[in-house]
Amino acid sequence: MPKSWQDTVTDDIHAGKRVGDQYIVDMIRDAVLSQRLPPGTRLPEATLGGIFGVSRSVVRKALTRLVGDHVVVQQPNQVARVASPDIQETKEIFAARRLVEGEVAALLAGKLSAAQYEELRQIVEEEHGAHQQGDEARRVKCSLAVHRYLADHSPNRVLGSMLTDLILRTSIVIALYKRPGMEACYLDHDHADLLDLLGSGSPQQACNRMRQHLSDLEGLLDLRPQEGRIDLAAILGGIA
Amino acid sequence: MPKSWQDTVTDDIHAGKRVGDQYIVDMIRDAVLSQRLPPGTRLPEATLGGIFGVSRSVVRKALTRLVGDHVVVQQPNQVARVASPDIQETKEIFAARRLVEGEVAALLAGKLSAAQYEELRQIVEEEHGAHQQGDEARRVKCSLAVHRYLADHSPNRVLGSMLTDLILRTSIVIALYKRPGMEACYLDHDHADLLDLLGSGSPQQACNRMRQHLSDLEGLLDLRPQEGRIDLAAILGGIA
DNA sequence: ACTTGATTGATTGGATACAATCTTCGCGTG
DNA sequence: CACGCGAAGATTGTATCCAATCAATCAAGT
Repeated sequence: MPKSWQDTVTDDIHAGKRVGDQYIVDMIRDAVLSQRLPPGTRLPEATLGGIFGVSRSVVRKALTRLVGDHVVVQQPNQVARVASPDIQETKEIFAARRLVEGEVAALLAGKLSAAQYEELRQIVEEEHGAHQQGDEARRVKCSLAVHRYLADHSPNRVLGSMLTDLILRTSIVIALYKRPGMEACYLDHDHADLLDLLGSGSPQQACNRMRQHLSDLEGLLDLRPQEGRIDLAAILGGIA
Repeated sequence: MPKSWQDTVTDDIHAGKRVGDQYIVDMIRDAVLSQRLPPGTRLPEATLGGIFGVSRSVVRKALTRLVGDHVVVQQPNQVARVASPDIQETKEIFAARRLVEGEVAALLAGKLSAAQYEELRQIVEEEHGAHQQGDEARRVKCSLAVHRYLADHSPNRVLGSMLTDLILRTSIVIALYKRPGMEACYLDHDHADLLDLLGSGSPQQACNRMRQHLSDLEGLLDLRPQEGRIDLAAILGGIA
């Protein structure tokens, strides 16, 4: 039973928050980002409505939006679920993200204000600290914050929102395919390097470093086609 | 009164089609692509429901999806409208599209099957013919078909669907900012060149040519920051 | 024991009703 | 004539209702 993430929701509700579809979308996105909602989790409309204290109408709008973001998948007359992309799609997501986030890094390189650079530096620093303390949850949060910062501050807002989506989808596939045991998905100096290049490197350098970082991250995943994971439904029933 | 595009809808309905949100999304997307629905057009839920013969529930879902695609904009408690991006966003859309479609072209270069190449060649040929006959509507349709073909056949489906969205948004901004008189937005040999490079060029060549093509296209627009015309058309009347 | 088939509960799809909000237009007033 | 003000209509936001469909269970037959 997924109980943990529901609690944070009810807390906010009792805090008197106005709950609309935007709020539900945000909560689910955040829960997916922080891996409290694993891929494949069922998301029945009535249940969500109960949790958030709204009717199915609002939930349905939220789910429709999440489907558009590829965060949730919904087949006709079936319960919505958190997406669980296959290996092929995972590789495509990483390739797309290399393209987009590489460009965003290039656009940002050398263009950060002192204040922005400092903000980023603090995030990277906190990430490092959290890692040394073994606070995995906080480290992941900071790691995400680094990339989200770039997405939010992309001079090209169109690319920025594309990147936001790709970051979300990346965290889904990481949850799916991360090697057991290797909790971390942590690449020690990557974010620090990136920070340097964003501060004083050329666009080309920043882009290349970002692409390398993302490739390394992908390399930490187990994307070998294993039999156990391939279900018959995918092969036989297929898409048809 | 926007009458023309509604007719094609009612025709399909009387043809016995099942109307769901997917159908409505497709119709509106197509109407936007072919510029039958100008930017800023009001899209009241009840009216659409009447046109398509469904209740607001279905229309609402369709509109929510279109908002996710940035084809429709919706502020709380206000009627949905066809998006009308400002000049800044227009430039960002083109920049993003250069990045994505350049990459798709690179991925496709030299990888097209003979049959695929032939399909593309026929589209380009028909486009050329339509242009010489002065059949502007058909030429635009073929021109779109070329780019959509690339999006649909991108080996990377994630990039492909991103490109599909960007093509849609591009046709919106073309409708908004095309220079009056210069109906065409036609670049004579671009698509033929592209076809050659996709067939026998290097990925890098195809990418560069695509990016150049898109820059040339952007260059045909009037993106000078003039206060007068966009705001009045987009904010006040929409369709007048 | 395994499969088949039917019944029941869970869940979604769509329509409708009502409340909340915005927009428009007319009317009075300075 | 400009401007505010208010009422009426238009439009969206949300909840709820019913039908359609799916899923799981369980019983019966082989």
